Amino acid sequence: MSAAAVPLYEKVKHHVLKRIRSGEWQPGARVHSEHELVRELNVSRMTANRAIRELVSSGVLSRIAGSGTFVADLRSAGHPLQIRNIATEIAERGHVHRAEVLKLERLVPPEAVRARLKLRGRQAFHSLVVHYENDVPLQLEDRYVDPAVAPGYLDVDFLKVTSHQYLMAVAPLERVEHVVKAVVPPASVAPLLGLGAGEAALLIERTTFSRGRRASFALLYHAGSRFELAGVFDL
Amino acid sequence: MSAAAVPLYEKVKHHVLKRIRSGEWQPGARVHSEHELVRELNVSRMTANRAIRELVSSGVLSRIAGSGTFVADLRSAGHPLQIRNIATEIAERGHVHRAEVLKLERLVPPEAVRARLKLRGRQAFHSLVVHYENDVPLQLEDRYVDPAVAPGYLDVDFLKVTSHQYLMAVAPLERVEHVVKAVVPPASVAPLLGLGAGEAALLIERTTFSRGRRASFALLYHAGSRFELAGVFDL
DNA sequence: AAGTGGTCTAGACCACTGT
DNA sequence: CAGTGGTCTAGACCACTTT
Repeated sequence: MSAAAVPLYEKVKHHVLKRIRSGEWQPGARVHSEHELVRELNVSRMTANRAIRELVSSGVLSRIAGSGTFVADLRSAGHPLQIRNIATEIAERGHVHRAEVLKLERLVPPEAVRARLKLRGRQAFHSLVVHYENDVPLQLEDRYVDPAVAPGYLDVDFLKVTSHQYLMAVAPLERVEHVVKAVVPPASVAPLLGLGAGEAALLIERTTFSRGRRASFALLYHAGSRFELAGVFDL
Repeated sequence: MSAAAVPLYEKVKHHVLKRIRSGEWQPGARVHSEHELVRELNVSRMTANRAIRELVSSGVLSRIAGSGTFVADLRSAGHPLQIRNIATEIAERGHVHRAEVLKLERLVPPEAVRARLKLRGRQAFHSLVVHYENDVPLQLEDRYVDPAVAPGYLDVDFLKVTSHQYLMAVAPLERVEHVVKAVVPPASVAPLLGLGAGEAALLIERTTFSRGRRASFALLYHAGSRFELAGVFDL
């Protein structure tokens, strides 16, 4: 197998994304037109068009017919619920964040997790951390990390840095997938969040991607009575 | 100027969606190939390809190269978390939506609702509707509407139009605020969603704004075991 | 008038699946 | 083998915006 296998339109997307990620093209800036991309990359206009159209569809760019294509302002990209660092969120409320590390280990993860991470090796790093807001447990973070992506994960001091912060630092975040559910937490989880029997929990399943690979899968449990997600859409 | 204004690829999408919505093509069924669509609708293959590709991207269809295109089974993973009309969402999955109106009345709302709506008058319209997906209850919609914004609300046939659709039609939607919570539903709600005691529900509190005013406040309860919100963030 | 996006065509080659 | 999706090309016409 030679170099190809990557479709041309993906190369065009990458060509554009590279400049946005590097900061060369800031939000609001004009992106090269389809014609320019055709000349720069020696592709047909339909190929450039597909690449740009997909970036528009994913909210990275926006277009105005007759005018041009622009880097989207990410906050207005229609994010209903924000991806936030729990430590930052607590700090913004003027409260004190504290983390307690219950587990930090290398193990063979459950099959469901293996499937989500599409692990190449057998083992993964695993951390189990409780985040407190003013000494009240707010989130239980049950996270699995691909060792190939973050080999130093077991040496991180999670009292000072959240795992999310660490992963962002060692591996550029490309994509995040979320699933939000309401569940009655398993018996192993409820007491860690100070939940009585039968109380509901908000579960966020978060998969992060870096360099085209799945980097981590996290189960984030929150006390239903103390946590909510807020979102605003304008327009 | 005549009929067109609707792009061809949209017509192709509609051509396919119509058969899925009507039940002619059930989940798992094979959809006409690109070649067949080209012959049926007199479009070029690239146009048919774009139509099908967009339906795949929105989760309605799935493709297997060399084999065929099929109506997608259930929610796989992709749905972007948006403000969606529940009827549309169900329809896009190729399922049947049905609504049951339990209440439709004018009343003096609870103080908590009055505060959310910032009502000028004392009374508000109130509707209580259960939405079914293939005869399984998916959402309980408990909605309060400011009569000043939608005076005809009590006369709407909610079996044909969702309240969201009606409100969009009479009052331009400017802004939507969401709060997502996990709760154990009140005893009055659980049986309407077919939930047993102690089962969790995902509650979305939605406030809509129109012409600078608060138009409606809705409590949307969903069975935790059958409903989830998914979101994808790129970059 | 020149540039931009929006759409569409009629071919083409490829890898893969099923019979 | 014929059929399918996956991709790509080199043109084209249109409506619109910018200069």
